[in-house]
Amino acid sequence: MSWTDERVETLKKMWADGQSASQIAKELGGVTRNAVIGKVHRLGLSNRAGAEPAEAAAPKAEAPKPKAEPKAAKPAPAPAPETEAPVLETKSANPGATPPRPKIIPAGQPLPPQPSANEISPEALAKVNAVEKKAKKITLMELTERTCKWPVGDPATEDFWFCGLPVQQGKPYCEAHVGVAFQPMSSRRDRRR
DNA sequence: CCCTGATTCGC
DNA sequence: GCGAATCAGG
Repeated sequence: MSWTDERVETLKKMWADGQSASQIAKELGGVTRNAVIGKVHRLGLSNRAGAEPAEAAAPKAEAPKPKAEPKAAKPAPAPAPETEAPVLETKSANPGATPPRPKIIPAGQPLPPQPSANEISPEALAKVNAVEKKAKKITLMELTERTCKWPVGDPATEDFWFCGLPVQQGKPYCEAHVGVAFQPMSSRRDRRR
């Protein structure tokens, strides 16, 4: 592969967009992130000062600021720390998942979107509880595309961490958490009348 | 361990 | 010019 005009453009665009070298390399294909970085430097745009505070417009994970949380302190698992990583699917929320039952609810906030105590298979829940014990308990900064992003605890307290176990290919969570996060859309209660 | 970008240097 | 190897850092 060579740096055709087109490829260079994609590179420029993505780089300016804050994409990481590896992501760009993946997108382009046929090159490694080293190649991308090398090219970036040769093009003289190493410093993403092109237009943005570099730091503010592209960082990886820096989303859930535990601080000011106007809404609920511990809503349903709304992890996906990726501020805007286009590669990751931040879309799919968790249709009804009530992971760890928070024992504490910070302020007198009305109960968070307690997504209906869905009929999540008791087994799945049990599995989650079991998993929480051996979770890696990683921090926000330690999340990657292959670490379970299931949040545990209250973001407003020190007792907050992410599962961190190996994710299930493609999914943002580990097997156990995928189990409670993505319900088949009905746990047999589709009695439509 | 995973990942990031930066640099070097033989090709 | 290119990019693997390596470095420095989170």
